[in-house]
Amino acid sequence: MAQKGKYVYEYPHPAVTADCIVFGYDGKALKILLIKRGLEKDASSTAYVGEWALPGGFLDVEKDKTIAHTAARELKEETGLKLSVKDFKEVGTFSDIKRDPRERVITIAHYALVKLARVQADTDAEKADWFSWNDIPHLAFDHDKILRVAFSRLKQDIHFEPVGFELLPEVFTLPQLQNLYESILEVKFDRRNFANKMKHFEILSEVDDGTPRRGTRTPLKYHFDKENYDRLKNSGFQLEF
Amino acid sequence: MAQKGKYVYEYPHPAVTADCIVFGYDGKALKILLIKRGLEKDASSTAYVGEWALPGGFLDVEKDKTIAHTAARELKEETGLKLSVKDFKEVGTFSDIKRDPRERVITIAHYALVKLARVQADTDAEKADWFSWNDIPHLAFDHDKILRVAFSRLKQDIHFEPVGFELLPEVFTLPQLQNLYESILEVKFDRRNFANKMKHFEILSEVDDGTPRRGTRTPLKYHFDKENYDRLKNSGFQLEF
DNA sequence: TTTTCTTTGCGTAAAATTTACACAATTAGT
DNA sequence: ACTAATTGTGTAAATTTTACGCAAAGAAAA
Repeated sequence: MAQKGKYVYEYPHPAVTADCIVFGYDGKALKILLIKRGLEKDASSTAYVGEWALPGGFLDVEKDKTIAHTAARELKEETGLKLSVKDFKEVGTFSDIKRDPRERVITIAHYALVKLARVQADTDAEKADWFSWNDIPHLAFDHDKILRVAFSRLKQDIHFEPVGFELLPEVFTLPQLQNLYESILEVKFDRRNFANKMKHFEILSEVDDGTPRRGTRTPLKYHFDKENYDRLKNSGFQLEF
Repeated sequence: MAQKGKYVYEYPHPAVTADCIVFGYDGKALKILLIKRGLEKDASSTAYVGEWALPGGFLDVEKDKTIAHTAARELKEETGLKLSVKDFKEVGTFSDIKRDPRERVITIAHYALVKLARVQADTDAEKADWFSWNDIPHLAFDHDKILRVAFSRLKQDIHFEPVGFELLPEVFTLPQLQNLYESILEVKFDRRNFANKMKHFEILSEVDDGTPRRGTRTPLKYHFDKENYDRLKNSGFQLEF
């Protein structure tokens, strides 16, 4: 561990952190991954102990290739979730002069989308927990604000690239997909128009699980056509509604 | 001036800078404001001396309220241009571990749109100059990359809020407006459809300068209806094409 | 068990938006 | 003087978006 007072600069330097907004979807509502502060042992735990906060931590000046690497590393350390650097999208910088009581800290927020079912097992439940979007506790620092900005960013991004693949399980139903979109965009769609539009994109394939469906009440199962999905993701798409 | 070696931290801290991408429009092409490095006297001039670069500089840890304030302050100091903090839009963070040869420096890029005619007079021509988008010299650090990202961000933003007001002179013509959009989006539009769409937004008012127009070759003059323009800017709009 | 309510899939007609396109008049250039 | 380029204007066709009803089966209630 570094000796106290070892690092000296001619001018004042801020501390820099990366914070992570990890979104999941449980089939009903959008979920966010939060950590409880103060259970770790490093310097970052000396403020807002016991409060909930976004996972995140300090840039390792010597080791982190980019700030996104900080996000990935810290998320792993704090919650057990191992995501790739490219899973993170930058939300923005939060640099208010007194946002951290200890010293000047500017943070770069990043969001990521994950398949909840897949990662819930990996989540270190000692320190971290998933919260429904409508049930977020008070958060440390300016993390409430960061979370709101991240959400509105997701809301925007969803217009230009499909997000279902990252959030839904491998196999899902159209009503689930629609509910996901409705949760993020906070609107309601007409069922038939939603289905038509989605089918028009040609990213859905029906899953044939052998069972010849008797009724129409049981929703059909789909999975994403990964090839078309990625093509659409790269070329960009326009979700109008 | 701070004494050398005065600032001590328990852990390494990065330096943080704000860089500015200032876009202008001269009626023909998009322009960018650049500075020539090495004419100042502070610490930031010890690298890439003599090269062109984006205006920008170090966060003043004790004084800058936010990183956007850094951007505004540095732009003023380096080029003479005085913009308001809210004129800057954050583009993103550039944090590559070796992007600055001297020490670890992460920068947050910001872009701003200005009326060229208005600000050219204020520009400190000793240090700064305007370059056409197609005629950008090699830039210091990773500023080429930053510039490209900023441009593509502008390109995206233009779909959601009108940008003419910030870039065009008070009075302008439809062909000018169209050329501006074509310059940013790097496409060509049909003249009639463009005019129809713009008129449909109801943000244009014809300027009646008394002269009864004889020909149709001389373009009509317009100015923006500020009220509708701002309403549209806030409610968001969809430029489809 | 029976009845009622909710959910699902499907398709079409009307409305709105986007696209394609031609001409007459005048200034700028040769 | 002649030619080429630029500007404003409007409409028909194609595409996209919106609104909406029904029949069947499972879920919930009686």
